[in-house]
Amino acid sequence: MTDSRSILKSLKDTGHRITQSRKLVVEALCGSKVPLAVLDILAQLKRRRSAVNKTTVYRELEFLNKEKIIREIDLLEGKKRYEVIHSAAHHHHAVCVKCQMIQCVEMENDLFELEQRLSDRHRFKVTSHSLEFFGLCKDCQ
Amino acid sequence: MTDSRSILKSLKDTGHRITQSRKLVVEALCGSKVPLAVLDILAQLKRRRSAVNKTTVYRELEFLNKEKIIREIDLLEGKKRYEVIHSAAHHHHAVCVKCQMIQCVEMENDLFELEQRLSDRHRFKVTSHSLEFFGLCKDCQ
DNA sequence: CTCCATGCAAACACTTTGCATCAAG
DNA sequence: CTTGATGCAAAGTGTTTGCATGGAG
Repeated sequence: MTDSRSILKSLKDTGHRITQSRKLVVEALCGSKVPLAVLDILAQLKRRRSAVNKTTVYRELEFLNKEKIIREIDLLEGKKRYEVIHSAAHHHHAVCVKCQMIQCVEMENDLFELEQRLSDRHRFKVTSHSLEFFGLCKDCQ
Repeated sequence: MTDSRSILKSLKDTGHRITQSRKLVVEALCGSKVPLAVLDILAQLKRRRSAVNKTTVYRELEFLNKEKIIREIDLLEGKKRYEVIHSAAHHHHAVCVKCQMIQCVEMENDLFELEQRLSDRHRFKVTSHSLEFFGLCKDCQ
């Protein structure tokens, strides 16, 4: 639950327009505990009676991703999800293969060691990674 | 480069038919160092003048995935890739965001510790994970 | 007033489904 | 023979593009 106002302010400060659609999409993403897909965002805005066009949502997500406000998450569903990058804790996701529940998992040390090894052995400079877990949540076991 | 014959034999032993298409798809997957997408497989078979229908390839991959012969890889491309699960080394992939090169990366200890933590803290039973690295390969840096 | 942002429709890419036919064992 | 595998066409889903219009600053 990152504060949407601070995000909008920083966008304004870097010379970007704050349109109604931009505001709504950012608020939707900030208000969610789990990564949202395009259709999730569209449905949520529709429910709030502030519909935004599908194309606009796609373009907005592309913009926010480029600005490093959000990042792309792929949970092997055949569609992309997005979540706000909150400066605090870097985290990953655990997806229940039975009930589809998505749980965020914070991790401290994380993959630093593995990435270091990649750099040493293969001269590959890692800029990002994706790590998702699949299995059974406590209710579905 | 797993041996396609041993895979086909084990499929036969478990009562599955060895059709021409099945043989060709398994061979294509076994012959590749990187995970293949459906279109890669189709193109390769076409080049070898042994075309198989697109639908058949999709269905065959679904089958092989269910049989745990191959597994699904998602490199954030908007399509799925598949690779043979070879019993030896569990590995991940490093994708160059500039030249799209895909490199396999073997990892020993791997994520055992992280998965253990997930189980302890969240009672989540991990059955699989996906871990991919994105960045710049040694030629593109 | 000037651009960037928006909506709509159409195009695209990837994947799935229904159904009649085929072929492995 | 019998049942699972195949091909084709059509439909489904998620995403992108072209173009004319609209609105933020």
